[in-house]
Amino acid sequence: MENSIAQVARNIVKGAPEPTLRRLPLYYRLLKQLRETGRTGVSCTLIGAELRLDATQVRKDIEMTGTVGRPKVGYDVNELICAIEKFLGWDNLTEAFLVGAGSLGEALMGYPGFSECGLSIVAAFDVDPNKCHRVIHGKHVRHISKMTGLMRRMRIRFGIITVPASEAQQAADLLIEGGVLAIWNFAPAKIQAPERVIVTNEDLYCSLAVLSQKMTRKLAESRSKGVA
Amino acid sequence: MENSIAQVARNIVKGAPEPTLRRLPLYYRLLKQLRETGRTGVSCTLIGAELRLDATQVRKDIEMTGTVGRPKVGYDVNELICAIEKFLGWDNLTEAFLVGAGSLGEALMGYPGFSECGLSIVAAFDVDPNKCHRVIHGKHVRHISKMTGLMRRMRIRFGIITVPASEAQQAADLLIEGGVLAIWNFAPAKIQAPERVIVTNEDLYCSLAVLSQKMTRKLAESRSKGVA
DNA sequence: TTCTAATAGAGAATTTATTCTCGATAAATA
DNA sequence: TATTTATCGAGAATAAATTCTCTATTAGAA
Repeated sequence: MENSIAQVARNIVKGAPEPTLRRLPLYYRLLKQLRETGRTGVSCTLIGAELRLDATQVRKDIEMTGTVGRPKVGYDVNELICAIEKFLGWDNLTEAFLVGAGSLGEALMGYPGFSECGLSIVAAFDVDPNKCHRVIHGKHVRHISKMTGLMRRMRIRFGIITVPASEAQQAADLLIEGGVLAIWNFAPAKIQAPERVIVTNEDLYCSLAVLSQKMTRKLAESRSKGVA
Repeated sequence: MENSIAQVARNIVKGAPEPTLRRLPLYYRLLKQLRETGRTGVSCTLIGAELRLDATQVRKDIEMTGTVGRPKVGYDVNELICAIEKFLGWDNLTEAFLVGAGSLGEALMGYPGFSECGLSIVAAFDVDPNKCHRVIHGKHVRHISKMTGLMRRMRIRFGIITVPASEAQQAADLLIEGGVLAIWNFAPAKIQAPERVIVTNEDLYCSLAVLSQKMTRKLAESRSKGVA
């Protein structure tokens, strides 16, 4: 095998394929559960069986993180957990501001386990004065007018948008003004941002579409069987 | 061209590729906006430019829905909207029960536009008696013990899980007992369900992983440039 | 009316992702 | 100790998704 550290560095530089990135957290969660039970080793076969994924696929994904296993034994659980953390950047704490202190914002502020992924929502902001000056899950909600200044002062580089679609662009503009590096956008709206800013959209309608079509197919299928 | 109705029927039966399904709602939203402004025609080029997607890809996606366009003109906005609705099954109303009346549940109950996608959350349920007997966004919150019976009575086939991960399986079991056909799971946990039940997981950690790695890469890049 | 430019649609080519195959290795067992 | 079995790792084969190329068509301009 080739120098694996260099290989992983290269993987991080050019980036893993998105499907792989989306599966890594699933492994990560399972591995933590296994560690809880005192398990120290794990094979791709086992992970695949648990998550209903092809074992080879699991192996290829793990390969991306640079973890090496041993024939007949598999991987060291701890080592693998650390490798995934490192690969995803979950080993470094990122402080985030959240824009939009509605129920969705509140839900995210109270989301368990973000800290394990190196994410810490340190404060929330809202345009509505009635929503400000509260403390939700230990975090202060302030007026949006204070955000940009605080961002610069606290060197916050990560923003989460949980405002209605109609206000998403304004929220994004403020984050950009504050020097944001990455935006996690929960509003069902496309937002414009400079090339340098990373934007990831969490669009529920996209997921719903997948589910809706599966359901439509299933219903059509059962109907045609009923007829036949 | 071949009989397009038969073609679309076949597409629905075998299902569109997931990437296509996830893009269709983006087109749908844009098209509705365009219709608002009075536009009646649209080209793949325009859609692609707006959403920063390849025009050919847009064309292929649209082809799946069976909509035909005209050279030099493009597609009829209205026709395309209807075709997407039909293709995704958004033209039929689906009534859903939601389990877990916390802030995430509340956020979904108040989510705008689900009705345009044929989804209607008709009631919510929770184990916590303190959360019950409320009305959120016009929907009643009842105790979980009532759910299974009501599901059968009301013929509810769609369930949304917004409980903590530790309770997700129990929630799913109750939905299954009530005869659920599809589950939209927002808890960061894998749930076991019979083959016949469609489960879609909305796992925030999976999206976060994509964002985290992009950010890690960007930081590594800027650091190496700073050094060089 | 003729020409030009924009577009859909079909199919080929390319890229990306997944799955299969096989050899090497190490633990467990006979 | 020899054999068997489970596993990793590498690479080939396959499948899926995206992008490219070309042709036909049509609206609008000359």
